[in-house]
Amino acid sequence: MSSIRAVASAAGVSASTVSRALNNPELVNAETRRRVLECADRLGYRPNRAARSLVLGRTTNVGLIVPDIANPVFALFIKGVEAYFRDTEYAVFLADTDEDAATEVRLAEAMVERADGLILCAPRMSGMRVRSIAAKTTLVLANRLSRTVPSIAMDFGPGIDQAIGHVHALGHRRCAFLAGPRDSWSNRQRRRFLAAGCAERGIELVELGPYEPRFGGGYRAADEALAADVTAVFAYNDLVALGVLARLRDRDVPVPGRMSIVGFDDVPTASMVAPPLTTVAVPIPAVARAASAMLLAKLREARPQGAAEPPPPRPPAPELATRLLIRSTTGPT
Amino acid sequence: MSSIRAVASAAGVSASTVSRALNNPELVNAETRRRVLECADRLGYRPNRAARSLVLGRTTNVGLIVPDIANPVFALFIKGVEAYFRDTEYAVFLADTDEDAATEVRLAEAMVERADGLILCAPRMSGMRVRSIAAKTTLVLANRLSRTVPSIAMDFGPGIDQAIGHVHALGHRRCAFLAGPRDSWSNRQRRRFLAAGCAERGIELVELGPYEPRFGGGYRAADEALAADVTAVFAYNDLVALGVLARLRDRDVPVPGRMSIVGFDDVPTASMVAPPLTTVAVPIPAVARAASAMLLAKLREARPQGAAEPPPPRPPAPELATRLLIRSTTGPT
DNA sequence: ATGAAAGCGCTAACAT
DNA sequence: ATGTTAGCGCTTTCAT
Repeated sequence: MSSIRAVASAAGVSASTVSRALNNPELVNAETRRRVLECADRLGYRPNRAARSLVLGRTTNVGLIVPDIANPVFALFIKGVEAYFRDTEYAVFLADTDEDAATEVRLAEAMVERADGLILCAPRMSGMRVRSIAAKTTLVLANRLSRTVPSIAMDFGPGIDQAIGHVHALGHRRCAFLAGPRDSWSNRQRRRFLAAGCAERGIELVELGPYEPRFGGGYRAADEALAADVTAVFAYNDLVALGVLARLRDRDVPVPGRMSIVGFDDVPTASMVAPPLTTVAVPIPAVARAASAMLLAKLREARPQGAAEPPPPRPPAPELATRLLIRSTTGPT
Repeated sequence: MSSIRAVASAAGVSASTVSRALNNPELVNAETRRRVLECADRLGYRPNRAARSLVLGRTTNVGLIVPDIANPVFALFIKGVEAYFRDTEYAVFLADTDEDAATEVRLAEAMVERADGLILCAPRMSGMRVRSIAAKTTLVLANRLSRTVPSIAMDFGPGIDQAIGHVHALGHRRCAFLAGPRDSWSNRQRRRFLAAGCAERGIELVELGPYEPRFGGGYRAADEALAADVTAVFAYNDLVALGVLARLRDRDVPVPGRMSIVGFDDVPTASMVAPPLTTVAVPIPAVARAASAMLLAKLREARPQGAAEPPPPRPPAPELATRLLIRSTTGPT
């Protein structure tokens, strides 16, 4: 592994000149620079990242923590973040917390040491914990809003409004919300918007659950929804909706004849099943881009140390709006 | 950020003693050590990784490259690798190549700089490229076998044998293989085993495709399979099988009445659709574990530099066997 | 425009 | 058992 000195002596200059030729081309004579670059290339020189990090005090890495890679929503989110940083000097560290709160914290701590900034998708982490991490690194929260920490989340309003309007128009007056994890930010959001919207339209909303936010959770939820005598359900997410659909099919309950189903997320599977799932699509790639851009901006803004951080602007972002996708699991009462 | 020297002076010892207390506890007096640890803890001391990497010449990171995170098979693989390294000193860097060969190479190069070793899932990369990467870092290939580079792949034999036996028993004598990407290692494997097995049992096998290894590819494949007048298809993977299933349903072709379908992979969706998919399940977690273990072993074996690498033992690994999952998309002719 | 020298935070001989 | 010293590869003053 050839070092900067090898290149320097090959080019007949000092190490500093090589460094400059590489990092501040304008500070070095064009011809010298050409020679240096040529030698570096010939020797296959790759700057040692550790040495560079040591002196610069930054790693040029960013961390990304998500609850569950196998969840298509997060998979898409990761892809978005990776794609965004692919064209920058940063590489991304990924960690999967297995939906476990303790792991979330452990991994976040581990990331802090290895990256200059962190995108955190940790729906269950306490606000206090989040702030403590924010104190140690440049942090951006995704899928969760905070007043103290820069954060990006989608706007549930439009999609849920549309869903309620749709279900109402089909004549449903008694519906259920199949809740996900009690303490998750997005469960609370979904519930809140749903409750408000239903109240407004005079739809009676009963809450069932919480259910595991997976296929199995929905499978169980289906029977309880039937027993609760509702004509439509809003599932916490598509996985749950898919479970409901499967269970109703197994019980020979017609969908949407006897029960309408609205999912959340628009995972790929939602459109592969029969009948394809009506669902509230979430703008994951947009969230990923926005969170990445926010982190990159914070990383790049050379804030003189100690200078106060400007409050992150939170413009209304239309690209972060959810929207209803009407497919075939919803029908008239 | 407090340095090792801050801890040293707080504990009234030298930096080396702190270093030793942390890294080689047995070399330091128990009482001294206690004091050092106490001070380190009190000061919130975190060793600077860059400095450590610089002197040690290792990063304590490993890289992981996969073609597509959104593919459930790889998602599971990633999870497996992450889980494995979670209990070690290593953190894992993830990169998604978007199924693109050029990106594969670029990312692999980027990883080499940041990690001590690499698990590469690059079905399309040329053998030459692979070897060139292997020359630069500790490399383990996953889902692909190589004679020169340590590699782990599942054993397609058992699952495919069972699938062919199953289809044969149901009376099918003319089947199709719905091929995936021509140049992918696993497509070649699947095809080869299928061809051999069918020949052995006197089943006529026609090859269709290649198709895009996604739902859409299968959607297209369905019509061609019907036209090819086969009674059963082996899809390249479950996504393709799911597409076939959906298309046949749209065309009111009974499954398995008129057409039997066998998938590959056993992705979660396979069991969520109706009828649930008969498929050859692949032991992804086992592959992930095996690849991770192999990499960790290579990383840990302190090979005196220049010493020849021992040929990696490749024991028959029963846990790497695929196996048929009979569900409901296969039936008698 | 370039070089010499110092130092980032840590570990590992080498002394004692 | 502990301290002293040198040095990992790089960037960045400070001279020239």
